[in-house]
Amino acid sequence: MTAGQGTVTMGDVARLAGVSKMTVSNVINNRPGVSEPVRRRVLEVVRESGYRINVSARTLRSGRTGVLGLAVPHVNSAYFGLLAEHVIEEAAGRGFHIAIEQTGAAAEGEFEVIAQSHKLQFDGLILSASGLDPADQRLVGGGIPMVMLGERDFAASFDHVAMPNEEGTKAAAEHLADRGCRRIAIVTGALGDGDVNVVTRRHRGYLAALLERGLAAEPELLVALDEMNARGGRRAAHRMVDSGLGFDGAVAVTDGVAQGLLRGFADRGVRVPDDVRLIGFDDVPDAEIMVPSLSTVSPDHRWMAAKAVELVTARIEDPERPATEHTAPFTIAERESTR
Amino acid sequence: MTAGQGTVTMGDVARLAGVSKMTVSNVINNRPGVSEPVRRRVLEVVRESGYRINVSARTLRSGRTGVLGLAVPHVNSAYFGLLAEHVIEEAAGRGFHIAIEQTGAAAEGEFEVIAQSHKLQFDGLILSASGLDPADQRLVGGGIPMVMLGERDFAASFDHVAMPNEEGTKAAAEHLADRGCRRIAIVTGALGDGDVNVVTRRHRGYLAALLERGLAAEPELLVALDEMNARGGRRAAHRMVDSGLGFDGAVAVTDGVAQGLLRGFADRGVRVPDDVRLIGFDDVPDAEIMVPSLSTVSPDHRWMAAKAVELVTARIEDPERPATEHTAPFTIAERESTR
DNA sequence: GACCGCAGCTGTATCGATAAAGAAGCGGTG
DNA sequence: CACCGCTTCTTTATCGATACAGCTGCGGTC
Repeated sequence: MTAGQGTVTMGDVARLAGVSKMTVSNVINNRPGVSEPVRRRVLEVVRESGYRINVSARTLRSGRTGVLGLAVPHVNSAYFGLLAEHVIEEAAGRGFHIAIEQTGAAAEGEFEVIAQSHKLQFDGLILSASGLDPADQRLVGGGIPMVMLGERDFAASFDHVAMPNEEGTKAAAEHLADRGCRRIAIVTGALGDGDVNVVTRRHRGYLAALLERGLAAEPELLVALDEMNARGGRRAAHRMVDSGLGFDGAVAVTDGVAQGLLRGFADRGVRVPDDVRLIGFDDVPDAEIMVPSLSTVSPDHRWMAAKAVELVTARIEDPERPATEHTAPFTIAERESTR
Repeated sequence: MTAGQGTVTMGDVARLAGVSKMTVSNVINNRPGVSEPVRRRVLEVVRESGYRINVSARTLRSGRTGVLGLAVPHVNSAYFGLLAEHVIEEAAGRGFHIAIEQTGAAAEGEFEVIAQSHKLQFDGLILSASGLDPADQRLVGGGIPMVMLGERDFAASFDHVAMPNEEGTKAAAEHLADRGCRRIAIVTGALGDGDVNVVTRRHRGYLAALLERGLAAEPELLVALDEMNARGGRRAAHRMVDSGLGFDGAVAVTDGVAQGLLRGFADRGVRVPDDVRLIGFDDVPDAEIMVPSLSTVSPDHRWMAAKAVELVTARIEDPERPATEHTAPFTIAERESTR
């Protein structure tokens, strides 16, 4: 059978098996009230005829698709690739399919996905928000079960799985201090960036660590990125070295940025960890492979994925349940860059 | 309006606007034959009522969803992330949405996606196949417009956008020879791997280059990976050094493997490019950022994405058109690892 | 023997949109 | 004035599956 015409419908199966459509439906969906001989006969015909259920029709009637949307800033990013892989697995365990969408890390893109998620027939949406303003009215209009992933400050209105932004960065900076660093820089997005929440939270954790270790938080040690990725990190490293900024440790806001810093330091002959110790955030798979391998804050990605999927499915079941917030556990992965 | 009950249908809009459903449908779909005042009135009501079209109903009637599936081995992979980003853009330009699926780089996963693509309502499928046997009968049953991406040997039966596997690797090996390398290793998957076609094709290109440059193809210079990724590459590098294999250049089957080799050489104190020159294949974004930056075969990813999308859409329009095959253009990106 | 309960199956309306054919209004024409 | 062609809008019949009420046959009960 080729494509096109030859679509076998449930009615055809019913006719061929000598039963009603409803009986076929009951067999297909494993519902009780069908005798064994009839069930067998129907399944036989289904196989022979090559019948495949029409999902549009089913969805039109039942209202469920079994597809969850996962909206990430960029599919082309180690961190989100990793996350996606875990979410796909977790969702499969609960009988859901994941469709990945890209928002472009902009509030506009995120609203677009929310608005389109009904068009794409999602039963629920896991949104790895970055540009979103939690107060934006457009968030309310969605009317689709939704979980925020990796951001904070949505607690009141949405289910939310947060990264340990503050705690993680605090531990990272303390880790550097424990290795003997005294002038620790933080390389992060500028405020007003798309990733305001992540940026400010992580900065706050850094400050808390300095305070606790009795180190001064000098303003020039806050290095602002022009672009929050490896390219931006590389340029930042050049500026840090060229401007004569004295520092013996650096906390990077993400592993991607840290990778850029490594590259930028290499460009200028600054050795890691001999001259400068460096720590990142995320623990992407590459961190282990980089030269030198990258110490980093390692949130439990699987835990986050599992929690997110658990929360959406729970909300699909009961749209009225109160929103909850959860922060992922983390460890510090110590590697060559801080040894 | 919250979730749940308050679903506004096209009929409601029609009633509120004092026109028929069909007129609303015509307005929604920008079809001609609606006067300006009526059009405005309908759009007004659509806005006020918060009406959103029910895609299942539309799909049930029209048979089109506007969604293309993109099936890749792993979403958690720099190369496929990059590819996906381009495909998403190209598809958007033609009014299609992309849903990304993961096959797990196994033939089973790939069939699963093909089989499920009707369930997920894809109008067409772009399949980045790796484990698939082109002769497998199950391929025929799909009945969905499909394009193979990155593999070869499907010419007869499917539209196909190929990587310049043979040509690219040949150029890569020649590039090393031109830089003075005399004992060039190739690090690649074992035959019988999931990626047989890629592996054999790239190996063939390597052999052709050696032949052309009058270099001997010694068997021990073929290094087989136990895993075709960075981890496997790292282990391979260790073996290459520890076993006393003499070599002054290496062609890696992918950039991911090359990254692992870089790491593995660093572990053993082998310097790139001073002691060994290294070249990869794919030109993932990381290649520029690695330390040292990685020379690599750079296929035109945008071109591939554009071609793939063009081919599926063409096949959706005309399922009977003959299958065609296209090979992506490429350049050699020269960076530090071969300088 | 009339009646009940129940498992197993059927008939029909319905989900929300769209395609195709048909009606209504209107200026122009012989 | 009957008729035409055109635009604008309406009507009716689906698309394929599912929910629900209803029908049937049959063993059991008083």
